[in-house]
Amino acid sequence: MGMPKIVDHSERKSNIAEATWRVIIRQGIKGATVRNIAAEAGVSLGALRHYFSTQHELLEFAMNLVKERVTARIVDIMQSELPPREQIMKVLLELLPTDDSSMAEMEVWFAFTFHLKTGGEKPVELNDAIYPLIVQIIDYLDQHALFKQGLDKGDEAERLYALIDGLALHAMLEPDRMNKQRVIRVLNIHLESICTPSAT
Amino acid sequence: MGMPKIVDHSERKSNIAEATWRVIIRQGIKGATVRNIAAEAGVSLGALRHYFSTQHELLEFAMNLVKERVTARIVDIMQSELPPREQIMKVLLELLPTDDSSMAEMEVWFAFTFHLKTGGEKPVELNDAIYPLIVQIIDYLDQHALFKQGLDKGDEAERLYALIDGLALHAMLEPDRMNKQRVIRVLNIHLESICTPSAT
DNA sequence: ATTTAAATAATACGGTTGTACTATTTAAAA
DNA sequence: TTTTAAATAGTACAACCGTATTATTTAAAT
Repeated sequence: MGMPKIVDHSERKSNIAEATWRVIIRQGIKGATVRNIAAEAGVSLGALRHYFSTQHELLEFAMNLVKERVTARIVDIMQSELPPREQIMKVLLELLPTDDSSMAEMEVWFAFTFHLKTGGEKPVELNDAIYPLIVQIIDYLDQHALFKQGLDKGDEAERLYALIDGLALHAMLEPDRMNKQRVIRVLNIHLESICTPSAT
Repeated sequence: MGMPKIVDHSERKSNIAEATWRVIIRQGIKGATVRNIAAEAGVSLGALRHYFSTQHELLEFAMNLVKERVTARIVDIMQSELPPREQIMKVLLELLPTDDSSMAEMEVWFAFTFHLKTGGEKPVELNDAIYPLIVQIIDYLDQHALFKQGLDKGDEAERLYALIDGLALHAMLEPDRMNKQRVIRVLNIHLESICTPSAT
């Protein structure tokens, strides 16, 4: 029984997904056609279809890959041995577009989210992983006695979550005004307001 | 010199713009084709083109109409004679999707914003009117001695702005979790945190 | 070297898109 | 009533879309 040419299947899919990101960043979700993506990835239409049988399947994969990459970076930070407050700050910054790379991820994320919301196709388990993470962060602050007394954990999780996504939105849509420095400044002010007034 | 059939030109354009909103709410920006919009508005393709010579022109008009409608409602609230704190709360709620109508406006707003961002066509003066409004609100609080001392007005404007848009985003994408009651709750908590601890 | 199926390529098809063009209808002014 | 240009309708076209189909190439296993 002979076996044919073998390529790294999942790596090839990732390459195509990354090409999808580049197309979306350059032309928006409207430009994310199978032909544009195939051309950007440097493969033929037939080759692309060999890995993703429908456009929907490709877009879903490309978005999940964004989620995986971001999650992996956050897990790395969580496993580091930084002081709690610094660690939290780094994690939150990971959820915001602070450079070209994360800016691209954010654009892709928002583009997909809106596209899938009104896609008409199956609901697509968006399963936003950010909210549970925020809840976890508030818990983490509380466990390290950094969470200011008198505040409600659930409410503050909701408020921090909204603040993060609002900052992300503004950093993406108005990058000149809401630059990295300003993002960090606002984030620090908010953390200060929900943390116990300890040492800086 | 004879004159032909005359219809209310601007009202007709508004009707078509409102049809555009309904299509976007139902099918997303991807479904906002000139044919879908013409059908929804109950006019022919030629008639639509008589009022908007390009699709881009139509979409731009439809988005600006959203902005005008929201601005008009806010001006109304501003001119009312409510206690400052209640007035501010009503204005902020006007920026958030709290019912089907404002939910629709919000969807249209976000859909347009993202579409125009990566439209490829001319930059389109988005000229977000919300940020100046937030700055105005912070000033208003300060002038009525409601703004907590020790806080920076610029920073708090930025923070409130991000919170508002974050809440709007979550109310739109996760309406079950972030319902109207929860929006008001978070908004109250934040206002409490930046206002002087006066009477409720 | 031959076999085999994965990998890739090329082409085709029905449908939709934005826009353009032309003809017809409408009602206000003459 | 006739004239006139706005308003509307209908059709056409080139380009692009997602997907399907078929043929070819490739390299691993025999």
